[in-house]
Amino acid sequence: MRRFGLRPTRQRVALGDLLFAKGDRHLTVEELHDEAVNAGVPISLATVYNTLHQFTEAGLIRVLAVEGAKTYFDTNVSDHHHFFVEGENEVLDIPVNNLQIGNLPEPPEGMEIAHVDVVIRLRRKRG
Amino acid sequence: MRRFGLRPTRQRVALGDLLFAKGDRHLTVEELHDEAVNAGVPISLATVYNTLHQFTEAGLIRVLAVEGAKTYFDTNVSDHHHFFVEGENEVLDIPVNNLQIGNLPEPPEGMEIAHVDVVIRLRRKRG
DNA sequence: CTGTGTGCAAACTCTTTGCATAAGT
DNA sequence: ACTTATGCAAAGAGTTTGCACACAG
Repeated sequence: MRRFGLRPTRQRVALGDLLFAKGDRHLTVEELHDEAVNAGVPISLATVYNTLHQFTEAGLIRVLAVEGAKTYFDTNVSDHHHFFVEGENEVLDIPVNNLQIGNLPEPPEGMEIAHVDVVIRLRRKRG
Repeated sequence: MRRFGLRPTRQRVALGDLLFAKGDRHLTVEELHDEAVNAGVPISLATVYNTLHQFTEAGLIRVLAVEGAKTYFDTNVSDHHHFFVEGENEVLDIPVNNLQIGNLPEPPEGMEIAHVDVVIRLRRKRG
């Protein structure tokens, strides 16, 4: 934690624990805030926002590119992709190595590729 | 327009003209509103929102899956993908046929794939 | 002790909604 | 005329910010 220039306060450590204890997770700020409060850690929404942004800048987590009101954070920073269930705002990991992407286009002049996000949007079959 | 159960009002026709006159476009609600007003079409923001959602339901346009505060609408409904310039909130089309996706994963039970979105996030090279 | 982080509440941005007025058929 | 869309302003949701107090080093 110190490694990233962040002072390990009670709240930051608690959020870190919650985030990384259970493997890969996709969370909104509100979900994480609820979890922390339920775990008996007093913390404000604003601090969750601040902390998640600091973690993002430090490269510990990522912001997911799904449209919709809320921002999703992903604790898995490695290259992998997502299902997104329409209408339910649910995010699922796509099992790794299943998806192949070929022939990446050249980025425009002066740009480089930061990340490739694939989102497979799902809808519930009507039966 | 009538074909989609939409009454062709002055505002809706004007928005349709703006959207589809210039080929593929990626627009926020505010940009389109500004364009309409500049074109001398009196229209309110709320109507632009309403109309774009109606167009989306009718399948005329799509919502883009880019994270960030604003919603982007895309006038190109066919399968194609996007560059997204970080920090500048700019969306660019990826030239078609450049990108290949293979080995799509099976969707979970009871789900079907609605759409595959690929977003290649770009950052400006620092020189 | 000193400096940074936290919490609260208020501010902000984007989007949606309710209701009276206006426009389309 | 009758129905549906529009415009306005206010409400709503999610996120950010400013400032006093508290905690880590």
